[in-house]
Amino acid sequence: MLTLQLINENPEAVIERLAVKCFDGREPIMRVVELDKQRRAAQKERDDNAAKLNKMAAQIGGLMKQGQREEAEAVKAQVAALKNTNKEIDERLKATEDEITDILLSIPNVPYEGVPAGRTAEDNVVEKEGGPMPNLGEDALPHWELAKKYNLIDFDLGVKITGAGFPVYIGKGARLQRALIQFFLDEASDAGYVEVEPPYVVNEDSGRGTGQLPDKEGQMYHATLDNFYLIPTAEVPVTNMYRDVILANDELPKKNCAYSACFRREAGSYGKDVRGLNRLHQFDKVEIVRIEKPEDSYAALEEMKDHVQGLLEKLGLPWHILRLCGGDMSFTSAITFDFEVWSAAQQRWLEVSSVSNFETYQTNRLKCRYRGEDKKTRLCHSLNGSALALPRIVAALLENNQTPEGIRVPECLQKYTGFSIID
RNA sequence: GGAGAGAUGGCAGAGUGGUCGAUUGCGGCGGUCUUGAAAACCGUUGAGGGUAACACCUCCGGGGGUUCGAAUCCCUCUUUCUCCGCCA
Repeated sequence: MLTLQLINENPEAVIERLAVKCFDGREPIMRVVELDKQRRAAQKERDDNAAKLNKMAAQIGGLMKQGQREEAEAVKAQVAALKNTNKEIDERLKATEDEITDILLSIPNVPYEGVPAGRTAEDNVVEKEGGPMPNLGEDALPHWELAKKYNLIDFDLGVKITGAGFPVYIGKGARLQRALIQFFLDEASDAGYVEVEPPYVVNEDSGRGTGQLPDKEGQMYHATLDNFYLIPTAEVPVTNMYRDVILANDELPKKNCAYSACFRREAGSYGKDVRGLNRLHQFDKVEIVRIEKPEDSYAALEEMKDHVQGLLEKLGLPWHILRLCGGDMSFTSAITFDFEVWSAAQQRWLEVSSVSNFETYQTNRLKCRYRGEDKKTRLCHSLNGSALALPRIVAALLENNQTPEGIRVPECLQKYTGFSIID
């Protein structure tokens, strides 16, 4: 959530920038400013009363020691009244604070400079592109046909065991999954990201910390008996490692990578979007997460983009980078770049990575801070990106690399797969 | 799953109803001394809110309660350790 400081400093500027996200912030922002004034006044009143109460309690202590019982009783009578007023103020204060938090949670992050205005994916801007465009014949097969032909993935078996969206990878298909995971992790480690193996199940506090709760509740699988949530991405457990911590100045930046299975309910999806590997309830992903000083975060973002681009080039896939417009960006992000690969048989772009800077939007809720050289604590910036999500990469690899002899495995994966062709 | 013991500042570890936001040690920072360093000595050293700056308020695992007053008493949750049981 946005910080009160940012809003109080210049509410008009915040409102203006929120418009880029097609969000009309005037009413909530002004309401927050007003409520915060009320909050401060109430807090002041409460504190003053508490100071009086503390003095009286000390006074009673002194009188008791000296055996002046009657005088002590007289002071006690005064205390009772004051305590009642404070109880009322406390309730008012709590209500005000709750309302402020509720409103703050409903206001998206403000977009960074350079985020194009726009409402939908149509308005995203292609920033950069590369990789060889494949030239497949008329008889090119989509990946779900190829998966069947070479017995790599059994979608029906997954339906039997669990349901739609839970494929079973078999033989070389399973081996390819493992190879990609290992390739991505090794590349991230080489780039200085410290590997983490996190829990796949998190508690409510963690869900709240990264903003999945309360608003994306329906997108996560919920183990109600223990009130745990299956992670939709490793971002959740990894970023929550930094919840409620104050990092030393020289500990930053923090760079982590993690492989995890990801679980998403994907309620409301249908049609060609969910065909084959295009959208699954369970999939594999390697995520990179960074905690940075504010002044370094945009350089870090560029590094992350370069890293992802490097992976796609090694895999030999045709890719492009989209600079997302305000309306298509996620609620919590200040700027987002999507990476898509060209799926030759489906004739469409598939999103395989999303790299974002959240600035202080996540860390404010997480209370992730660092101590600057001046000894003051400040909020860190958080960033994350997929590097990479497997299913659509697999889809593109299978489709783009199909030949009459079989499916060619990219050079960079062969030491992990142990084979160079799927036939 | 059963029984017992804990959870205090960066770490270790006192404190069991009345200036305790917390003794002390280690570590960190500043200084004295030294050519420099070490040692020794002196000082300083948690977080949040609030203020122009002070004042002031809150926080001793989380939440609730008792009391004029709680780190200290009660309830509850979480968690760690030990023993038993079960087990990949």
